Amino acid sequence: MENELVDFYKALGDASRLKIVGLLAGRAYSVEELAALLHLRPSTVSHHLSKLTEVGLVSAHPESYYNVYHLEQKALEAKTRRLLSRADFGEAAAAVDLDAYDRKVVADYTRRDGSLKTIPAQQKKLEATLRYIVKAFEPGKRYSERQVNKILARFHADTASLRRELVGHKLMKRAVGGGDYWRTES
Amino acid sequence: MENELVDFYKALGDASRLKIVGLLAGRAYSVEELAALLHLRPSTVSHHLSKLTEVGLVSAHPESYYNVYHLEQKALEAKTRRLLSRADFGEAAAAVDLDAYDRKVVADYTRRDGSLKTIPAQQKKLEATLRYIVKAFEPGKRYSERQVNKILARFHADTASLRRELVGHKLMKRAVGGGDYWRTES
DNA sequence: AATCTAATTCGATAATCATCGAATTAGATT
DNA sequence: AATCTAATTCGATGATTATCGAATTAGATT
Repeated sequence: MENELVDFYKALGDASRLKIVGLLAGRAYSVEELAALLHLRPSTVSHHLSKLTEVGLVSAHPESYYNVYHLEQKALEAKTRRLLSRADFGEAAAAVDLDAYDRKVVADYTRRDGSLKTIPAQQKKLEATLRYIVKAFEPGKRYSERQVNKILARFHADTASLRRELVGHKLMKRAVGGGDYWRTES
Repeated sequence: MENELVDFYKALGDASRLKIVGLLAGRAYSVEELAALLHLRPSTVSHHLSKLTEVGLVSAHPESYYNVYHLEQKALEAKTRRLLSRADFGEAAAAVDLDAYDRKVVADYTRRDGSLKTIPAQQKKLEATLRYIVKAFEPGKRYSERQVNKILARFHADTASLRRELVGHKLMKRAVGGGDYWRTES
């Protein structure tokens, strides 16, 4: 439902279901047998099996009276291996708003006109603010010190400090010998 | 708490915690940063991080004001790999009473003296009963047909059927040419 | 020492979920 | 067709837990 990977882990994050998977790793069992082995009611086991089925870990095969469940070995291995690649964690994190923190910090420090009340003293908040400010510069374009100061003045009167911090935190670079500034790639 | 593996999966079976792991896979974050990124309160994030710490997935390193968390890459890989080996599922299943089902079935079919009311017609229940009955024979020992019948008579008058089923289900074997019987290994 | 700040803990609340018993369904055996 | 049996579904209940706000703690900066 919410997320394939979350559901997969949720399915395994229960003692009864883990035992079921463990038993099915040995051989196939009917619902009735599992219920007796686990000291649970058939309805409860049925509920667990439906969750395991949802994530593709087990599957059912009718056999005479019984519904025999067996482990989907390949699915287990495939999902587990994907984990190692770490690819899916990125997927989960992709839904995250990576700018949210910066915007929050900047919102705390800026007036309605977008200028800074003060330059943050704390490292993390200073960095967030700088990442915000540097967006005022076009990537790839070169700026003279005068142009830089003019842009920075929109944020704070102490343009020298801002310039120094931007360079110090490697968000901007200066040509050797004191030439132009440009925004570094990120 | 209850089971190392269950707790591990439970820790990952939550959307917020999966996102945290995904973010930490990229770089280390403070609680405050994670809270802003996930749109959660610091107290909530702290709670999640403590759960992830419990199972060894992340660890904290104080740094100035902040408590910076980072992913325990090796722990993640190690645990995930153990999964593939399937060794731990067996561990979970080991706690299970493997005889419970057989005992339940036999209890349904036996009188107080241990004899069978009827010989179960259903395959699974017949097998459970046979596994129960065969325990009356010592492993490795040889029995004449007369001895076998005497023992089986304790369970049901139709000793011939029981004998046939025991052999048919390979729980007992008979010497070629119609000789002695013995219990097979299991 | 006094003061900040982030992190944690605690208590409360609402949502999720494992488990059960009862009722129903789906299939097979007679 | 009638009957039996295992499985599933449904509704209820109790336990677990994600989340929050408030209060506290632990550390660093001044």
